[in-house]
Amino acid sequence: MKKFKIVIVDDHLLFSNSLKKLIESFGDYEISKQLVNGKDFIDYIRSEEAKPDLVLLDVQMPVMDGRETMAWISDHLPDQKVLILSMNDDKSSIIQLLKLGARGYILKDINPLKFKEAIGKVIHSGFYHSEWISTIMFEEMSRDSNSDELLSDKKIEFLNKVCSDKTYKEIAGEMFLSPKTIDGYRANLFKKLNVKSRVGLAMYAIKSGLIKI
Amino acid sequence: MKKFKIVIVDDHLLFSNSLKKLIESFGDYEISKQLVNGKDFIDYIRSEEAKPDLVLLDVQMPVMDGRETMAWISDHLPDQKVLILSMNDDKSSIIQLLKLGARGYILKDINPLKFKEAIGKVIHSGFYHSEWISTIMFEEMSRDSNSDELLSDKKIEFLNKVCSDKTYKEIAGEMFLSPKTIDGYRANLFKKLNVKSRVGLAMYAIKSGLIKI
DNA sequence: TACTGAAAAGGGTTTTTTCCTGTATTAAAT
DNA sequence: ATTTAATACAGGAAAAAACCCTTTTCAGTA
Repeated sequence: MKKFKIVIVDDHLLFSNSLKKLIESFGDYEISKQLVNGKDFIDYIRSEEAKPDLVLLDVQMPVMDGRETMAWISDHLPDQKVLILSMNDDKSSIIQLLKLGARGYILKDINPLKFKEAIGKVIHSGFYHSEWISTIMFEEMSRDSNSDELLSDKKIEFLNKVCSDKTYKEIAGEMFLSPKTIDGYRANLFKKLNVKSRVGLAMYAIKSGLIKI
Repeated sequence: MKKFKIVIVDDHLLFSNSLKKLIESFGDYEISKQLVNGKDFIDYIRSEEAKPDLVLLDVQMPVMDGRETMAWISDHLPDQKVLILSMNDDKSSIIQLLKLGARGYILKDINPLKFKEAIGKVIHSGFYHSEWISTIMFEEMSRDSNSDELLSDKKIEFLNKVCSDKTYKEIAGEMFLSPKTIDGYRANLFKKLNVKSRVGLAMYAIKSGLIKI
């Protein structure tokens, strides 16, 4: 019987290789390739005619992270099944990736049995949603769908600079904008992300994985 | 031939279980127990007469993290061999744990062969220091040993509160100290950690693993 | 005992952040 | 064609953060 092909994209080699052992011990699957970031994954997938049955995608990675990679997959391989492997359970990050077409989102502290179930579900039924993911999706749906627009590139750039020693005036200079415009970004994000200070903003940016440190 | 006993302390069950498979594939070792935080580890080790040959200890964990756990081990089981498994390569975090008696410090993006070598070295030679760790230790030694005092509990508590929406006045209230004292902590830490703003402080605290988010 | 160093606190000032309320421009939606 | 929405920007003011420099207290120790 032919085994299902799985590709792992994760920069933590120890985790990636360990996970390979675990998955192989399940019996039905084989790890056809391991990559350390989205860039390598794209290079690999372009050079292969046989697509994997499942991609296990880490969120936090250097060079090209899970979100960017998922966006590329969504554009170029919309039918590719992808299961997100993440360390944090931040809502907006989850929503973002699911909107980009990820078939499931699991935390790294999941137990191996559940994990095996998740892989099977995605490969055979097309998706896997744990109870808490369903809850989060439901909450998201039943909200007054305003906060679901993702942040613009400029705001992401701003958020990155917020997480530093720079003053707003310096940030404005670097972004070729008026300090008053920057103040507008700030106020806008405070409201949208429900925080009351620059530190709160920085914490949100990090927790949500919107910016990498 | 009797196998060496290894205990894994890591809250990411998927990683922990995968790692178990990897280590068992090496042949010489067996995983005698897996725990998800320092608290559970202590409970376990107290109930066992046979100590493990090696403890693989994660740094970032809920309830009781790697630093706290290492401190306990240092007090109660000074001869216990511990290999730190971390995600970040922050200097002060490394120095801290090595001072507490950890026998090695490896990053989770290590490749499995190196990892196998590290385990072997710690069990048979008592320690494992990769080249870059040695470099860091050397730099640390050759510094004008002033900044090596670890931060006090009060300062750690303060750092935790810095990473929030709270104002310094509110922080002072929560810590039953005068805002002026808090201002002193702030100035002190700015100098010691070489930052110029509260955000910089928060970023440092997170990067170094001093506080968990 | 007198000295030293760290923690806690206060007075006062400057800079930065935060919060208002507005306006002009442009692009998209109705 | 007109409303709506997002972006870029301003003036002004209050709050918070950051930076001075000084004092008290207290524990360890030379």
